[in-house]
Amino acid sequence: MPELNESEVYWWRPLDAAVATDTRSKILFAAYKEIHLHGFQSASLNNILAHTGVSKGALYHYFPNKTELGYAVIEEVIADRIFRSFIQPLQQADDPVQSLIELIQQAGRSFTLKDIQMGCPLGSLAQEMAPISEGFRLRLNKIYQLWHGAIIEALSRAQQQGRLIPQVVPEQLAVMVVATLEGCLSAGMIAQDLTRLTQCGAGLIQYLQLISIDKK
Amino acid sequence: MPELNESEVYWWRPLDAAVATDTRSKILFAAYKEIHLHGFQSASLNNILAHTGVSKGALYHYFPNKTELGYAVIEEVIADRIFRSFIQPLQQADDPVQSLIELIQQAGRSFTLKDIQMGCPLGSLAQEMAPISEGFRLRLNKIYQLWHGAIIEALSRAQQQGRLIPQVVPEQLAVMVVATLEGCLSAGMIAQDLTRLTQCGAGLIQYLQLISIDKK
DNA sequence: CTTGACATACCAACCGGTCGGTATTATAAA
DNA sequence: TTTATAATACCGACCGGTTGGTATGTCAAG
Repeated sequence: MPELNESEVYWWRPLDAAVATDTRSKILFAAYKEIHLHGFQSASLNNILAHTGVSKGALYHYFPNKTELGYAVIEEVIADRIFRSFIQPLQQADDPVQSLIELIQQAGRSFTLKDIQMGCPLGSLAQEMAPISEGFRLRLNKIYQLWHGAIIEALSRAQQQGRLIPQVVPEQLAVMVVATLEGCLSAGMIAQDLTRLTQCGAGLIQYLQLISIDKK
Repeated sequence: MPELNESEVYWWRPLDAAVATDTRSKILFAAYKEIHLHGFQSASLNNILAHTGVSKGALYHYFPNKTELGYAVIEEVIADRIFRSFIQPLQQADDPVQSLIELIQQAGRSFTLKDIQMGCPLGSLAQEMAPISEGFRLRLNKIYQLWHGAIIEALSRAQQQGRLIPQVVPEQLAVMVVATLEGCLSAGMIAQDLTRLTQCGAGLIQYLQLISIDKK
């Protein structure tokens, strides 16, 4: 399956990947890339090793086995990305719904074709591993719960401020927003077309605007 | 990764699986199950063989290689399921939006915990293979385009009938509906909780009702 | 006597994981 | 300050098992 060249396509701000100098971090980020590209089950430890120049002994010095390496990727790399990109911005907002809309818009604008080519690291790993491994499912679910919680809190706040129609149930909408967001990214990835992504996002934004109340 | 017992969890009406008597069909359905459970890359041909009792020679008699077997699963099994479950019902409807809502509601009701444990066969395969194989991506995208087309047509019809507010753009909403639907199923799967699925579905239905016009 | 429908035996490549060994650094007693 | 001890951080050859794929053989139907 060598249709994709593994060159530096890589996505969504290099983040700490460049900063990572110690061996453990190097392994962790290489593992994150490999898992995101091939999925966990098909991720090859030898590939990770080859990309980092680290030896197998080093890998097994820091991680007892492949599964634990996968757990570490979830808890240390993926969780951090979701938190920084989608949770933290919501907590600081004073107009929650508007900033939720802007968050979606900004995501839609900043994405390039290459960015969406590989889909959401959280979503694809969840799709693959949740059905076959409780250990993975539990750890991935924890991230989703955090994400949902942040949106629920934001929507409730908006409702209290009178910026959101009272018929909306925050718990309900929050789950739907996350689901749609991931679905949109997935749709853009499959079509390999940014307009599909923005189309999808526009649909969600229209909904949010429909249920929000302009205060001015 | 032997956390899930592979016994007859299997999902969404056995469909033709029981009817399949000829060797090629047996291989095809076993491959579908194996791929849905482990993904394409980690799907083991030996596993498929073991489950069917078919020999390796037979498999390679009907399919030139693993990739072509995967293509056949998409085009013959998955496409058929999506068409029968989500496209055909929409084409025959005379109140398109209402029947779309009912389709979602009925899906939400008929699903059991076991059904959602494994997620959507189309979505998870797309997540895995679209980024790394054009052959897979193109074939999966074709199914999505068919699905989108059916919803677009239904929404346009509804708009002509005056049952849908004119502000909504059918192309936009169609992509979003599919994305949300898959996102909901995924959310339910990760939480392993049906209420998460119905929560998510309720959010979508609320939106659809908000933009539809009651004719009576 | 050919052809399609299998069955069996086998292959190299790769898999995750283990092992014995080593170079470097931290700790602490003399 | 020197020196013995011990823990840490690797290294890379090797293991049994599995992978997708192939080459050859059988055998009934036409």
